[in-house]
Amino acid sequence: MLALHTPEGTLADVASTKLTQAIITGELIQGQKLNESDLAERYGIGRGPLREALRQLEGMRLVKRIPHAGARVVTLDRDMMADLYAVREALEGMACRTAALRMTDAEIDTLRLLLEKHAEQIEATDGQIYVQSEGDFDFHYQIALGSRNQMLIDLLAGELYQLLRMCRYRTSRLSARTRPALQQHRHIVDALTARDGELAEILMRRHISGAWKSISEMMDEENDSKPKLITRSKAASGS
Amino acid sequence: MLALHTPEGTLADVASTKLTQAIITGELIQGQKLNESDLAERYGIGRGPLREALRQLEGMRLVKRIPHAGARVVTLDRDMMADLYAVREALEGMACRTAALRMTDAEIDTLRLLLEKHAEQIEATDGQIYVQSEGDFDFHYQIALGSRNQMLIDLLAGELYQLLRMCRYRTSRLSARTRPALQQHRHIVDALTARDGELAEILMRRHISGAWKSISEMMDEENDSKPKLITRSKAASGS
DNA sequence: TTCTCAATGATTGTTGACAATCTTTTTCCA
DNA sequence: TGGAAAAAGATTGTCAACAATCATTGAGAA
Repeated sequence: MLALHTPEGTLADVASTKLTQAIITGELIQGQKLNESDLAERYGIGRGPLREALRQLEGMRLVKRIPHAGARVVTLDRDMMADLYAVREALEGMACRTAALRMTDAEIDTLRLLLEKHAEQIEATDGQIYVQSEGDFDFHYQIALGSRNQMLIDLLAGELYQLLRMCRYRTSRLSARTRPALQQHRHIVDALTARDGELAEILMRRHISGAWKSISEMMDEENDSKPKLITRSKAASGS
Repeated sequence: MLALHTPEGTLADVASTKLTQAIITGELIQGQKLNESDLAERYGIGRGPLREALRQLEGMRLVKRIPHAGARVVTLDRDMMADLYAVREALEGMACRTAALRMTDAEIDTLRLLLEKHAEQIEATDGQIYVQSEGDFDFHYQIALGSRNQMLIDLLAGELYQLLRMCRYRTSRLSARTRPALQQHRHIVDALTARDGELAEILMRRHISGAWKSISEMMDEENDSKPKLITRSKAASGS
């Protein structure tokens, strides 16, 4: 909840955050061409700052720029999502291992309290994945912070989590396994409390790889159930 | 050796690579203020492209930009290096695990051949750390490629390895443990050959954490041996 | 003398116009 | 009619000037 709206700042930075939001929410569709002049006019700024914003988004892997050919919103295909979850598994595993050694007792208590709040939310708003999804981010983000590794925090919060949010938005109907996830979260906090870094890492990695497995299977089902609707995809896909 | 010199491209991109090189080699000193006008004139380009290059370098964590205050070359202090090696341990561990499942037999053979070449180089140019250092990068880069995880490859080759090179350049006199490293490399290739992903990951992580331990200790010694020479550092250092 | 505050200078942020490149359309020939 | 080359259009890349902000210096008062 901190530093999200960015009330002031350079035009390039506010454009960057606005573009980020627009991409994550799907307002800008995947693979869509991003016309500099149009976007600049849309946000009421010049092309200079907008170009800098695009370069920044490129660094976050939200857009792909090709020289002299413009920028496009990244397309989150299945392979890329698999890559993302693998990287996430490695990084959050490490974060969890380190957090087990560096988090204060108070922070771990706060984390446990957070889980109780999530449990209530799940009971109250059964099926409301959107709120629970943000709660999930809170949990993982707090552990990343607990690692005290700034580079790790930047990588996770600054790059991966944006892509992950994009995934969630795209596959929001899927992945309704909030309750088992909550249980896994509890076990992770237990490992943190025991200051068992190795176990905490293993649990976190299992948690994330399990999440991907679940999402992956659901995508399979959805693709198998209506294969003719997606026939428009090019047969001879380039590169 | 591919796509390093970038003979052509946009001015912003060539400026980006030139700046990267200048920072890694120490031509631009750590913490140094980067004046846009000066740099633009130095590279014979306008300030627009140069600003885009700086934004790009910011994404690679080679410079730190502060709004209205300009950009500075990042300062690789001990904490940041520790963070870097921890992240690298996680990412390369995952890369190694995945590579064990996805690399072709031919690629693994090539990797083994590479190690033999390194062994010869070590015998021939004993102490020449620079060439061996690049060989080390080759090894790790090939394994990253073997993971077939594009995001992982981008993260390692595009961001972490640049910072790592910067470290090496700074601490080149230290870390002369090429021979044990070579032996560890051999064991990793053995694990890859056996298609044992878990073992390969463990060995790679041990290899990297050991490297950090070694560097860390050598930095300690250097700091302890001549403490009075560094007395000029500000007593009340501001933020 | 020292602290505060205003004025000056330097640097960054932004804009609009111009040049280079790519894409599309049109035209011409086979 | 089909395809290829050329011209027109649109888009990206680049530049130089202008505005806004920050840092420094100097003057003035306590």
